[in-house]
Amino acid sequence: MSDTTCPVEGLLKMFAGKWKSQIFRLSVDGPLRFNALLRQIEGSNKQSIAVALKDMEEQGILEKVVVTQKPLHIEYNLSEKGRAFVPIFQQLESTFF
Amino acid sequence: MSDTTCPVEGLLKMFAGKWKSQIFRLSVDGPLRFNALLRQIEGSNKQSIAVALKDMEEQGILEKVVVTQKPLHIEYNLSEKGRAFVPIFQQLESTFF
DNA sequence: TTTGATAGTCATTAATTTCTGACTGATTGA
DNA sequence: TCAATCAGTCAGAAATTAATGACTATCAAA
Repeated sequence: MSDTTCPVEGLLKMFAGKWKSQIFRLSVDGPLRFNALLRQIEGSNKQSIAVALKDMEEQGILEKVVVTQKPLHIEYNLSEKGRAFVPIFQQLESTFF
Repeated sequence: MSDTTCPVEGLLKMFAGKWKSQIFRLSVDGPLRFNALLRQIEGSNKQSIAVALKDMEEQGILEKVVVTQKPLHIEYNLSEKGRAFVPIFQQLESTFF
């Protein structure tokens, strides 16, 4: 859309959508897996979770890793950039909630 | 919806919608007026601005003031709570943008 | 070898959000 | 007194987002 590099707008765009904040919160506790997320986040669905994961990956919040070991699966890990949000959200929490 | 007092979810809910972040940013510079906003925020419309202002007022970010002087008009001012967001967004800006 | 799990995609439908245009009613300046 | 400005509301249409269900393809265990 427009150019304006507004931090509020930027943040809002990054975590926009119904499921991203929940996915983010879960990602802080450890790597995520697609089907596990689907079970953990009640009311969610494949399509939306898939889109949210792809978005967050493209924004560099999550990193998709194909684990080529043992049972061969895919993991989504919180990136450095993603981790940098944590203290800000903590400050937010202590200020408003 | 659910109970979970998640700061990300909370923030997102507070600034949800197409126009709230722009309204917020403008409110930092001084009091807002309905028709002026409509002109300043290009692409916006009465209905959406009215709803956004009402929401932000209910969330305690803005305060509606009827100025019973001279030309008699209505102002929306950034509240204490609203102002508390400013340093957080600044931190956000310096970290990510 | 059949079953179940993982990790998705795709097209369609449903739900939610936003926009448009018409209207209201008070105030103010010419 | 007439026109314009301000600050909205409301119903319906349009646009955007999210959900459903069917389908694909790989892997592993029984």
